[in-house]
Amino acid sequence: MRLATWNVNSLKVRLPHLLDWLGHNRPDAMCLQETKTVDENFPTEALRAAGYRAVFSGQKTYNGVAILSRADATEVSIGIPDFPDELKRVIGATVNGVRVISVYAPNGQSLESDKYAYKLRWYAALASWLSVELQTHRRLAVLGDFNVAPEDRDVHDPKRWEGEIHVSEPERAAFRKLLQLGLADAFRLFPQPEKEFSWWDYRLNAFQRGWGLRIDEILLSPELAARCAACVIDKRPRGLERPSDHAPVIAELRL
DNA sequence: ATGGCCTGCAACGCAGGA
Repeated sequence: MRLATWNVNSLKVRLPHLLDWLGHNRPDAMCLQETKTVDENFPTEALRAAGYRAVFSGQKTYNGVAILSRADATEVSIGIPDFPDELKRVIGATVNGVRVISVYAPNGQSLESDKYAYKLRWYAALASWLSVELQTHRRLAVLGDFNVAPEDRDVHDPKRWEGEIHVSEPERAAFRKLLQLGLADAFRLFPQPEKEFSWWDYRLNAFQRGWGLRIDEILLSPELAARCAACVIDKRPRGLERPSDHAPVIAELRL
């Protein structure tokens, strides 16, 4: 089973890239973030023609998450239970017996911002929910844009990022809490090249210069981690015309 | 000079992202 995640930064703009990518990679489940599309406008037909069903939770202008799958997606859940939130950041569904959750973590804006406090609250709620989910789903995968670079090796230039969001200790501790629940960062289950990132700023030719962060992750429950055969970031779409600023991440499971 | 971009909305400049 192949799982993937991609922050598309507008599904409308990125649909051609997405359809092309699905055709070439054929994931069994694909998590999307920042669809920026209300549900009425979700491109269900175009995806169906490409062989994918979709469940989604969108809103106008901002956020929005989805799960695409080749097989049926059942037990669809929206949001984090007991964490009321207008912002559409979380959707879950069961695909081929695997509980798949697509998450778009808050950005945080800056360390002083109210949005940063919200980010930490959101992470605490996510962790507390996932601890329950792990008890009920032995096959659990949480994929998405976590907006945290877990370690310095996930940052092109840690000095330049000091004092910035994505790398602050409270954010990293919030992310580590997910790992302490028993979830594994699939990318780190394998030897990886140095300086592998999943996001590069649109400005400054950052992608060409390799100035990136690894903030898109695939977290696996112990049973899935034991069956994970590979996890890679596909940088290719970031080099296309009018790209998303994020690259897709893929995990291969032997189920 | 790690600056100088991109998206959606609804008006041509914001907010928000990372």
